[in-house]
Amino acid sequence: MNGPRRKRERCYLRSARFLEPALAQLLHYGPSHGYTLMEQLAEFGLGDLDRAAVYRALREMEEDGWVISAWETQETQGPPRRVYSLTEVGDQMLLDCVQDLQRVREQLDFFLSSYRRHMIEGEGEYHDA
Amino acid sequence: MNGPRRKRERCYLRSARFLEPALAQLLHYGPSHGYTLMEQLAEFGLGDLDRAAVYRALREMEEDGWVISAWETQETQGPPRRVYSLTEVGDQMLLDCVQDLQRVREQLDFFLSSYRRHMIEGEGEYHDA
DNA sequence: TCATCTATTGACAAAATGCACATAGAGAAG
DNA sequence: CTTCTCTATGTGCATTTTGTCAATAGATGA
Repeated sequence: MNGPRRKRERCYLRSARFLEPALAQLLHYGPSHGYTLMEQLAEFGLGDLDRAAVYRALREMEEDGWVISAWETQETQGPPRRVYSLTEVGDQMLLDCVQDLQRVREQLDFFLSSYRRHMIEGEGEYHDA
Repeated sequence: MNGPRRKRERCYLRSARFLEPALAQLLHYGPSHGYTLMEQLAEFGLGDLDRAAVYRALREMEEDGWVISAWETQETQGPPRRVYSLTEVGDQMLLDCVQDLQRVREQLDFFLSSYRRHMIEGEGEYHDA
């Protein structure tokens, strides 16, 4: 009950696991670069996450073939930007993720409705000794 | 595209994050022990996960006050078992988790319907260079 | 020249995860 | 009584993932 007071934010969909399909979906609208993508991630409830995490995810996605990147030196309002584009492979990987996430949604639904059912049935009590 | 061929199972809800509320919900039905809980986890789509992970999760949940445990030496078909019971605190923590997971569900819905909308609008193309 | 905004990256500690292995009681077969 | 299998819990450790902080750097304007 006391202990080292771990915070345990418990932010289920904030991991890289969800970051990848989220970035892929945004890139599906068209090529873009990390800084802008980061702002758009807020749409998906992924606001104020660590910048490094996003750039890292993009680089790993490139290693894995989801995206390709090129330096864009024109039209910047600052230093050169790395512009990412979704590949055909990435397009397919996004589809796979979407299907996985649909299953996750069903799992989640089952869990939540199971909880509700359990509560309505009146067994809503804890079982301390 | 090649690389060290990382498997990347991408199992969104298999982490300890989801293990905790799942175990708590099972314990809400009544006290139980790790080995049995492990089998019941399959209900929530958490089949064949690492045994160590489950025992670890239970011990950490005890540290955090979700559950308490006691050795049960009677009625075993083998070595003594550690029987876990949900505490009142754990009951409340489960409710908090359920509320978090409802928000996750909404986030997921938004992501998935956004994907579907995007596809239906006919922009379903990747943007390779 | 100094501050500020845009933009990307590196380095490293801390936490989470996966996997193999250790321990051990009960019961049945031989 | 030895061995095997099933039940049951746990340890140890390497690897992976995550979070945080700082470094770099061009453009713009005061």
